[in-house]
Amino acid sequence: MHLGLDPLIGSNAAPSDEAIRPRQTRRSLPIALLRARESVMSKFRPMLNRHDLNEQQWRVIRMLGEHGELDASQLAEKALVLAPSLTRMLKSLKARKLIKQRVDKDDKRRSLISITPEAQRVIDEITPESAAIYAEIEASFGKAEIEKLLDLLEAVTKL
Amino acid sequence: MHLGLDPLIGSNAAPSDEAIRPRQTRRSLPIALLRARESVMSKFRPMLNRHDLNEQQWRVIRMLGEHGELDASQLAEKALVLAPSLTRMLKSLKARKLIKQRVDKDDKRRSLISITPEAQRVIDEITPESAAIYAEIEASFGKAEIEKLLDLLEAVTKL
DNA sequence: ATAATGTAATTAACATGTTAAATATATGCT
DNA sequence: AGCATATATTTAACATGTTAATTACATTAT
Repeated sequence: MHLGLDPLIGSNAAPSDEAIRPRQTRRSLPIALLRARESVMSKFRPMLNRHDLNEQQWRVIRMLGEHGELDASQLAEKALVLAPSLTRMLKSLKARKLIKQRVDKDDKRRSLISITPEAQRVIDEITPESAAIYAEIEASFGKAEIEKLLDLLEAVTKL
Repeated sequence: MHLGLDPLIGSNAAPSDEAIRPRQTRRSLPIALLRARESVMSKFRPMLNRHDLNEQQWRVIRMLGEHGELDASQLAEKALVLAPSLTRMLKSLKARKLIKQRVDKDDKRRSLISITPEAQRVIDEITPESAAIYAEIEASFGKAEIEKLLDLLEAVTKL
């Protein structure tokens, strides 16, 4: 890679004028985060797909398993899904009998969502498979390195 | 956070049975990557939107600016966009006269894509604004920390 | 009490993400 | 040459991402 075949960056910029050039992609934080995420998720996606779940559906179900009944806003925030996406997803998850939805008695605007026993069974199936994949990653990357990375990611998130 | 109000994880799991529980989301690498990315991008998105570009369009234009003319496969890989998405995006970017597309003379299956002078002007406008945002992030997070993070992300990507 | 304002969820419209299938062109084999 | 196979791109179908508007319910102020 970078065998000297790259054209000059921008056909008009002077070679020494570094300030006006975009950061080289290799060291761009947003792109590095995207690449890393794609790389990691490619190890989990096939397993989730075998259970007929996409990433987003797994996040939603998992958060409900972890936190119990949540209203739509809390769930969207925790599962990192936007509210309009969640609305659509809940419709299909409900049709598959993986979640239940009821109106909050004390505030009828709120929709309270929880998982069904079927979804809990799916969680119980996926959890050890997921843990195995995670263990492989830890084994090849190093547990300490992953901890460092998680700490840095958490810090960046709080920026 | 975590004020002890969380329900037990899974209504059926024994409290001491750690192995069968999903990794707590806070320390899940895929989710941490997603959160971090969302946090970082929220600082860039409004600026890009002011230039009538979404993230993906900016990645495509930027890669073409950085590497010069590319065929669709190379561009998709570098911009982290799937081929079918790229096809659609190119149609609209072409309509906006931000890119040009021609057939490779030596392999008529290949589509060669490059930016127009207009797109180069957009790049030249965005670049300093992007650099300013990046500088703010570096200032508050620490340049050395970002370098460490980039190194770890690069390593995870190669797993 | 009622009108104004605020909030939670949904709907709408268009964009990209994802997988599978179709199309067009190249390449390899006999 | 002609056929089988491989590759690059596009199309199709359905999912989620994104922003703005809408709907229904709550809260506040008068």
